[in-house]
Amino acid sequence: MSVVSGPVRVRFAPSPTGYLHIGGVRTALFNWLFARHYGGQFVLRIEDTDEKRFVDDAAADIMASLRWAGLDWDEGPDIGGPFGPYVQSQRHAEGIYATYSTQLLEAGLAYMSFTTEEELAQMRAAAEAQGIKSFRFRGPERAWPLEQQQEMAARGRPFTIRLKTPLEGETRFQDLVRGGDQIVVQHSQLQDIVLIKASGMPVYHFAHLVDDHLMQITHVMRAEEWVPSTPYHVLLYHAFGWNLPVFAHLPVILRQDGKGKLSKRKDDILTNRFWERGYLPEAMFNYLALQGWSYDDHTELMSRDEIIERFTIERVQPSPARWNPDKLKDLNGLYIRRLTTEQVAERLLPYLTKAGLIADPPTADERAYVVSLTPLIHERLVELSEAPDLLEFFFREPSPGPEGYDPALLVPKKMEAAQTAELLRAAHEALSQVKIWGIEQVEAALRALVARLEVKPGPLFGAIRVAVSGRTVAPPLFEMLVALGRERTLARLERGYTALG
RNA sequence: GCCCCCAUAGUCUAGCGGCCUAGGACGUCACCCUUUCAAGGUGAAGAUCGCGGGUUCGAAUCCCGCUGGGGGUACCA
Repeated sequence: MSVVSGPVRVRFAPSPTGYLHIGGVRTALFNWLFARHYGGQFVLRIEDTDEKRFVDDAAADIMASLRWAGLDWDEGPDIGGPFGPYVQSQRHAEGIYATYSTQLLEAGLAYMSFTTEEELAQMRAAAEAQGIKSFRFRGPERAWPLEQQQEMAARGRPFTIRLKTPLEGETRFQDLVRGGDQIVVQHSQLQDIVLIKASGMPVYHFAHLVDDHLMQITHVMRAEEWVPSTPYHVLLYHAFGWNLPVFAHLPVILRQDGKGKLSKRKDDILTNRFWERGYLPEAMFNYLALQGWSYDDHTELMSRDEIIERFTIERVQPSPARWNPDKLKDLNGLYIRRLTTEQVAERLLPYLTKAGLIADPPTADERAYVVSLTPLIHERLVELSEAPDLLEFFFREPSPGPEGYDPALLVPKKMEAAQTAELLRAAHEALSQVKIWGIEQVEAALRALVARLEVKPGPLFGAIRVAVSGRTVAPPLFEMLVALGRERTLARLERGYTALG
């Protein structure tokens, strides 16, 4: 029997204070999978109540990142929906939060607090100086009648609205990911948190909760870092007399070194970087699904549809996972190899264009050429962005010397330069006589040369490889020569032995 | 400091009282294939299931303590 019954409405509610990192995508992904698996709705809501850290293009970037990862939403800022608007600053402008904070004020469950930030900072410092272990703020106004609070406000004193947290007792709540036991927090550990800032803008604790209620969110799936503040949320639901959503706190993704959670400030884990670096969204999707969720004891490679079908909250585990780029790379390579030549070629074009190897947009000839080159590197690719480097010598002439590659690379181990030059000259001679420039013919000619000169294939092929590509590591030789064409092959061999004197 | 959460190899994980002499994957190493590099194939090393107590005929699995790690402690989210 499933632990989930009834309708399902979940949301992903990022704040546009920075670009999306993969931890954020994972949270979005799990919400999305949950909605898709149980046939519910996935809502995107922008929580832009942080006026200080607001980043102008962050919301657009976040949405682009989600789309890249293959996530779509049923309701959101760009497409609207029955519970709009889906941007908190707009909802604030409509007076939604003020309506509800007033309700709490009138019920005596919240109060206007006239203590300023500066005063609060001083109080905290003073407490610390006195060796007081933990400072929990409860404003003196919690005892005031509402009229007195309003009088102060009328006199122009700036105020925040704080939750009047109970002094005694405890709050408990259940978490779907942690199952079993309830999480219990003593009220003595709480303080009177700010609900509405002096600017009139609500804080997360208040805004998200009002919106979750109004948008009829049934399951709140968010990162584990929210567990400690959940008691405040439970208290608020009770204050309003609203039904609680089901909580499911997802394990955080730890940094690669295990020291702390992923941060937006570290740009190597920003989602938009993964497109640039040549990651396939389907590989990222698969990788992220496996961060905190598993299907069984051996299945890892799964399509989007398979994951949707198999995803259940029961199989989400509570312990944090560590960011593992090696694993992602492995999956990416696996996914690249599963694509057809044409599909890979198509995905390679933007990277080649960006590197300036082909035109923007690519011509028909360039496209065809890239399709013909793709098999040479297809199974060698781990990141699509490696393609320009691997294919560069097909588009630009490598030359021995200070401007190009080191001529010493031409000379195989245990061999002299003059000897190598002879080898390359012989190869030039042999290849210039090949009638049909095909893989079999080129191979036959070079194998015959190996036999005739009584040399090992390794050193000879190695010298040719360098002469033709300017590097010691390259795609298979015969395929490479054929893709290069007779003219360019011969010209490069000649330049090779000329450089060796 | 205080509060909360978590705990199986370097990493991600399977395991939800006997199928475990702990399974899979990444990474590492070796060998095979081979013109380089990959890919692929075969195999290996790597976990006293963090430690200590219980409960039970029997514990990686349940309970308690400790330790370690992580998170929170803002008029940030």
